[in-house]
Amino acid sequence: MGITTPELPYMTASHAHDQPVTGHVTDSAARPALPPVVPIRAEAFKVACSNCNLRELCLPVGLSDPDLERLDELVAKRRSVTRGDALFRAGDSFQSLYAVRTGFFKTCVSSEDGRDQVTGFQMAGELLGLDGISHDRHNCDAIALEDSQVCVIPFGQLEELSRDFTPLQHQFHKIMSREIVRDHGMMLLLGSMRAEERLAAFLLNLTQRLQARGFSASSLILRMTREEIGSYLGLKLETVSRTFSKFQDDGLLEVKQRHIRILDEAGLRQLISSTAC
Amino acid sequence: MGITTPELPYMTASHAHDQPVTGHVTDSAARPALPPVVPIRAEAFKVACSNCNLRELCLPVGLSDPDLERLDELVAKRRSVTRGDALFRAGDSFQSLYAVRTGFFKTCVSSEDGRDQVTGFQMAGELLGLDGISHDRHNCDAIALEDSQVCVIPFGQLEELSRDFTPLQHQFHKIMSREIVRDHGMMLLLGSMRAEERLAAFLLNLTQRLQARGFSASSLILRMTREEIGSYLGLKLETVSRTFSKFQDDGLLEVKQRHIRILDEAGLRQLISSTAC
DNA sequence: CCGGCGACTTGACGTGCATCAACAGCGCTT
DNA sequence: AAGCGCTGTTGATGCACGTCAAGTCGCCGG
Repeated sequence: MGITTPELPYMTASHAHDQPVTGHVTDSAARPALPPVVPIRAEAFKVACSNCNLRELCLPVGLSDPDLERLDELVAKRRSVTRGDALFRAGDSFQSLYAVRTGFFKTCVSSEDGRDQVTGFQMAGELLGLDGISHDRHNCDAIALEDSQVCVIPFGQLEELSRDFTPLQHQFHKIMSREIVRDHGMMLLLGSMRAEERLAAFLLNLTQRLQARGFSASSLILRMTREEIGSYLGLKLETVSRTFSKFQDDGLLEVKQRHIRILDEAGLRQLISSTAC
Repeated sequence: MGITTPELPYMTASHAHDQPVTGHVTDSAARPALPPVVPIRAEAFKVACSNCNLRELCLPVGLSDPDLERLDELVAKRRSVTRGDALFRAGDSFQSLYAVRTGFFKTCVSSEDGRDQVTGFQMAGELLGLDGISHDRHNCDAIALEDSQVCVIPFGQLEELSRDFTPLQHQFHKIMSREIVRDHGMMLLLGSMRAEERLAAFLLNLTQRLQARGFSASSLILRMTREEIGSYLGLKLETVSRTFSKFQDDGLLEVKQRHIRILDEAGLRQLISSTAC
């Protein structure tokens, strides 16, 4: 049993490779009070992992300060993506991984017959593009849900650097593995949970990741529509909406459009573990 | 669009890293006629990738013959697992990856509240244990569904060797990425397909992998129970059973317990792509 | 050969979620 | 400020799949 964490695999998986939703133009009013990530003026700093305030959450996790400087040669470029635009699309040639610096993304795969599925939401510090390695082409779309900025990590160079830089190599392998673990958690969720359980797990996962970035654990702003949440959770948007309403009626949440306040976290957690039936 | 293959991501994902179900003791009668993997007497050969007949499907994919010999130093041990036993369990300390040599496995994750979910079925040539890298502990159970044999790949040594052996490094990254792509395909399946579509996709995926190992494309023996299929596909065993019966009534399959013959592959394929509604 | 057990099948019934549809709220544009 | 479109809410209805239950088949051990 050892490692099995006290949470669902689904939640366990993500707490380490996630990042903050930046307070952004669209609704900066609701920014939480905690003093986490200091707001960064766009190009104020040199592009460098060694002085990035996301280094505890991103690729550099676990690297010592001197080691860190070796990473700086790798991450030479940033790229801005405006809300609604794609960072990459399925079929694009794969050259680089991307680390979210600010903003928020969704990734989605689609089948030829037009079905599509949101496979994840990424916030600051999280890596995008891992699925592209397998066939040298991206396999999903990465769409910015708010104006965002990413660090460009040329994959060839990452492989090269990680060849003579063991801690980086190991860290990178862990990140890929973590994504696999996360995906298995999602399969568990999609394969065996009911709507309420799915939404509860989703919310707890989100707040946990936000909290790791210094935001409030109880109040958040959803960056995505009900439909995107539904796609992610294998539900229809009406069901997502109804379930939000039910949670509100039950006193678990306060829901005002995309503003969510968690009133009873323990209640949500209980919803997941006690299969109720 | 470029890369999007003509198949569902779900199926696309797996055709490259899969391997043959060995004709094994339990029901050797039904072994297909094609001359694929020559039956290997257990310890007849030196343990070595360079003369392994799975090298086209396993870790060594794409390595040249001389390169291959470098792998031999890595894979020093084999391990046998009898049907029903675990190769590893969630919580076990993670030391090695395993490549299936003969036999058939399932992997399953479980949550504290007792739910569990089959996350994959692995046949010869496929790697087990990738999820263990993230936390130095295995995150799922790997159970042999028939008497099996695996090659033990000490992970520390794999990382070491891949440091000064670029093609291996790259190949390993591709394998991990492929697993991620496969998982995203499963999320699509679990999130948006109906029972018939799920089962059709499952069968097509299985036969494709078997075919890559030299087995018949139209006739197969299931190594797992209806319940395990159901868990994998997010369905109850009764639904799996009913759907098999329906496919038989519709002339798509011939089903005799675990013996399946595919009568109309195109029909199955069509079932998946034409959302019917 | 018989009894027992696990895997599978099939039917009857219930329900969780999808579907269809109407409408309200908010933000954008003009 | 008016008008439009997108997002979200809520109700009525239907269906796919789950649940419960009975029964069959094949396998194993005695």
